[in-house]
Amino acid sequence: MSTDPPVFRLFNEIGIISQLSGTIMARVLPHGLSMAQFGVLNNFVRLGGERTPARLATAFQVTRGAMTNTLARLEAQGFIHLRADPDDGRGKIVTITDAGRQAREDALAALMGEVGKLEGKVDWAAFEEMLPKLEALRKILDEERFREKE
Amino acid sequence: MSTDPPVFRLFNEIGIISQLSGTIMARVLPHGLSMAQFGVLNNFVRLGGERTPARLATAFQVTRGAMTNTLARLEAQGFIHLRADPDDGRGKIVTITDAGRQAREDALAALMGEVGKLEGKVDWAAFEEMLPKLEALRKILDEERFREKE
DNA sequence: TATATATAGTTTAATGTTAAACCAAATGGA
DNA sequence: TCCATTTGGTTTAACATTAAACTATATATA
Repeated sequence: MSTDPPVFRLFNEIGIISQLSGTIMARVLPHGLSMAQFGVLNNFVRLGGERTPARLATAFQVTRGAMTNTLARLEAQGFIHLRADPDDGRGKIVTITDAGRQAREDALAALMGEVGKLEGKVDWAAFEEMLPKLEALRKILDEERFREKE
Repeated sequence: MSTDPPVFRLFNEIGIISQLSGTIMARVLPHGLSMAQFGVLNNFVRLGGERTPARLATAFQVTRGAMTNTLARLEAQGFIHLRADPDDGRGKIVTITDAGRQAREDALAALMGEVGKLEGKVDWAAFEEMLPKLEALRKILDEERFREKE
């Protein structure tokens, strides 16, 4: 790998880290939650209020189809509630349920515990410094994704 | 997102970047190649020689099942060749074909072109500096993945 | 107002991945 | 030597994701 151009190595490392962190996290999550599902619940608890599926899809930068899938699973588990938007015949409104709040709390504790195991092994401060750069890259890629279409 | 603990924000950004870069790259790859498939071909061209599926799975840090899948697709397209290992009745030996080399070359050009579009927008030098930290994190997560099992 | 365009959400097909069960062959220890 | 364990590879089921087609509703413009 080491002789690849740095750009490729960057995307390669990021891809593997994403994959590994995802499977490690998914393994400790309770209630059969996936990271995608936890993300939605967490978003509701932290920011409060109600959201449309479309807004959630934009926030998480996934397709609406993917969000339909995630929300359907969350609803089947009773963690969110979906109702028609009275002001827009096309739309729906998503709210978190009490069971959803509890599931999120349990999940957060499990994730914290898992991250705790890495304490002392990982230089988190260094990664915290990287965050702004990563956020900038993410935004550029997001624009690029749509720019491609035209 | 911004009030999440930095660790979560880090994994969140990395996950989204991985997803976005993957779909952007996949869109420009010729011959219907996926990034997983390109990775394997690229590895052969850069390092030369032969490999077993098990070694490839370890190198890319995916399960053997995932590698079986990737190799089956590459073989169906004629980009690699699989034969039995004469020294190990369980094993197989993978080699790249001329068509595979050509596909890798075309793919590399396409990827370079795509990356070129980001030139001036992304501070690649900053990311190059991050590489060692990301590699270290990846290694720790990889160990963690197996440590969990016991 | 009527029509064209944009948006919300769902569905389907395809891909890549994990986990786990499985078979076959190699290895190591009693 | 024999048996238990490990390893290589495949298969299956489950999941998350994209792209694209589709329905229904909203919005904008001529």
